[in-house]
Amino acid sequence: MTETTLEMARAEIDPEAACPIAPVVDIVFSRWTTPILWALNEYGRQRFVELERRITSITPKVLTQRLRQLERDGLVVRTYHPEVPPRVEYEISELGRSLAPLFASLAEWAAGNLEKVERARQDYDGREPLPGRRA
Amino acid sequence: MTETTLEMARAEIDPEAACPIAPVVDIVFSRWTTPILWALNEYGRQRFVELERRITSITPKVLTQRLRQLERDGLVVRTYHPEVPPRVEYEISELGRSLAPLFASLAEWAAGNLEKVERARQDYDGREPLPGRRA
DNA sequence: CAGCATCCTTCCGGATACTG
DNA sequence: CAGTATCCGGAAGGATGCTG
Repeated sequence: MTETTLEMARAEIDPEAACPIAPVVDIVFSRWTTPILWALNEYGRQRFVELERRITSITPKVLTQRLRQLERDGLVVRTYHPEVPPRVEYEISELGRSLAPLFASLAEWAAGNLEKVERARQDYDGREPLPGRRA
Repeated sequence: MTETTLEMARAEIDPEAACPIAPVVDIVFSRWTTPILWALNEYGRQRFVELERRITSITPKVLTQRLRQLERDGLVVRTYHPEVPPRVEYEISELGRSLAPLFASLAEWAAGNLEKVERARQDYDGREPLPGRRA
């Protein structure tokens, strides 16, 4: 398997990640990319403003940046219509769509375990500082 | 002033209005958490220095911050041994271990599709600017 | 409408020095 | 060893103004 060797080589070259999924995380789970991909996968081809309105609290500048990145990585397809006013549409690519089951698993994990995380936090915040921590 | 701004990061502006998996992404895929969880899941209970050495290029300060966060979220268990010199061990929790299949799926996706991403990038960088972009 | 340019602020995260 | 405290630089991200 050439891919295994590639993985190993990459892990060796990039030592900060002795972790083979680090590159994917960079690509798929960097800031804002998840909501964007989710929106495109869930609601289909959309214009810039639609995405902007759907993903509240993202600024147009950042949305543009992220869409460029996703387009460059082949996860999103951008279509420009030379009209007046101009119209641009974004849709998820086939490669991007291949992430759907992964996202579904993630949603499933969230549904089952997010509550536990919340309880762990309250537990942690509630108890007194333990030995070996602070003074 | 302490740098416990992780809780501020928690206070994400965007409730899961756009995307239901956003909270999980914040918890599991924030900076450095993936290599840490991977190391703990792969190599079992470890001391602070072991993690530090395994995850090269992470500073002790940041490692501490991330371990605190993971402990608070219930994904990692910290054990303090009151000895001289002090000894602290970290291990993945049951909740943390429940992420393993997810990580495996991610690794699988990476093995099959990372190459496509790389090709998409080269393609994107190689072709001339398209209409609707720059002037 | 889409998005680029510019300025400006915030905020990690690195480096260093110091304790129990 | 396993941290904490402090300072600081660079990059991410917000706000504004302007084009095709």
